[in-house]
Amino acid sequence: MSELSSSVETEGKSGSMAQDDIVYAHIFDAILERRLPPGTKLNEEALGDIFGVSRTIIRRSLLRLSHEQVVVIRPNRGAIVAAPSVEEAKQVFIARQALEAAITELAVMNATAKQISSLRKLIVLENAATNQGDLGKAIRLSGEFHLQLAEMSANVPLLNFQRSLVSLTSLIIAQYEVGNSTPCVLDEHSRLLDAIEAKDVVTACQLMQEHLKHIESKLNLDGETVSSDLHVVFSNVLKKK
Amino acid sequence: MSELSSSVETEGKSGSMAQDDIVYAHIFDAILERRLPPGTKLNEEALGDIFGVSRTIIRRSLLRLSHEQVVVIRPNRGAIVAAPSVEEAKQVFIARQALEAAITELAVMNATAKQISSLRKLIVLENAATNQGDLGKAIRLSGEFHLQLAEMSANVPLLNFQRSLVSLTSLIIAQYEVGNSTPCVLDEHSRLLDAIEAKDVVTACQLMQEHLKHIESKLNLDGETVSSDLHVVFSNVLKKK
DNA sequence: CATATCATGATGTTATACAATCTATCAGAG
DNA sequence: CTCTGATAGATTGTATAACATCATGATATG
Repeated sequence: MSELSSSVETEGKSGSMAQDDIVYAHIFDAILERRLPPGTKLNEEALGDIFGVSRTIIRRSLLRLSHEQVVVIRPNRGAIVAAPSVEEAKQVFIARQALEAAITELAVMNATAKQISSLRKLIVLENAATNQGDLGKAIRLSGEFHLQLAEMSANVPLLNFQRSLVSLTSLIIAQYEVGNSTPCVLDEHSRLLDAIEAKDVVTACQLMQEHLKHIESKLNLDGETVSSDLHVVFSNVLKKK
Repeated sequence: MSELSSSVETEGKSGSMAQDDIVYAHIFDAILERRLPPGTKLNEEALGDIFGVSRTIIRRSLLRLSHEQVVVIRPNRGAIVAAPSVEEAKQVFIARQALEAAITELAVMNATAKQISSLRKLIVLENAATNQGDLGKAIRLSGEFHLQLAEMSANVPLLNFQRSLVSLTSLIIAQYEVGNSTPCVLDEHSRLLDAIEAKDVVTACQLMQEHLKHIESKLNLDGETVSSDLHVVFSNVLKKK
């Protein structure tokens, strides 16, 4: 439970993580790995007990998560894990297309050898997770790839936005993935990185665009635009009856 | 003090603004209109007294502002109004170029007559503020223009990012504007809106790009890239000696 | 004059309390 | 038996007090 949900401890730079950030990271990871599925109620007191902190800290973490749209806070009714609607999902992909294009371009210009090597290692981990059938971990690592790409852009605002969009994408994939999603994504990341290393902007941007389109196409975002969120959110809970 | 800093009350939709949001909006407006210049310390207890709320609320508002990068919270040292460095300023403009391009494209596709008419009125207000020499108000209204443009894009994530970037841009202008900034921006907004109304994507995107370049060119972002943040922050205070 | 020490003030966090609101249970009406 | 409404319990929103921690500025010391 500790080495697997690694992004919590792999926060890098010294041990300067306040308990604040620790709680945030744990909840965040749990959401991205779908241990907390979309729609899950996040009780403040319960979380406080679990992490051994007061409601104050929990509340701050939830607020931060809600700023990133990963959690939705409903006045007087508490926080739940976000459950993006089909419409919202489409908007996220549109936003990502725009953002990733800019990021890719900047990454080609600014990428260092060290960063590229780090990304190659990440791809290996990602493939391993996929082959082991740990889809939750695979999704998170895939997101990590796009985040590190954003870091290469050397642009703080873009990195922040990317963080939010990547999180949302993970949630969306969790909700709308169709059955046996074979992540053919594998060598797409690899080829993209090749183009970036070769400083081939045009190819890189094109690969990124196709990559995103590919991810979106594997989802079921066309069907029941009619059904409200509830049906999607609780489809996994109401299988009985 | 009440009708001028209008965005606080002009929050639209019913009176569902918690005191939480009220405090947030007041601080936000004060920052964007430069009544709280970059670098200003934001004392929690003092703010609590001013707004008649507890530290709890103030803290939440500051946290939210810090998520939008408008305020910087330094651990154990409190919150200050953000004072973007030259490097950060450049990154903001790069991010805006990317984001506004996407927004403009979407706006051309989705703009309604009502929205365009609303924007025209906004331009009138903006010009009025400029002619009256109320630069703070002019900056805020100009930001409002770009925000409503983002609303026309009908894309929630992009709108959120835009909100953060517009705020930061206002701060940057406040910090780095050179002397007598004649906002030649005036008819640029107008012409941009014309292109959007005419559904001329190419022209609209081009105008937007030039517009942003124009704004950036009016700032002093070339000089002392060497100097740390402090020199920039207090350049207006230390003119003597 | 420089450095070390200490007092003051501000922040970070917890705990507690209570009003407002939501949720769920249950009884009674139809 | 189902639906409706009332009531009790749980949860959230806010305030307040308390305290540990850290930062800053003043004072004292070498």
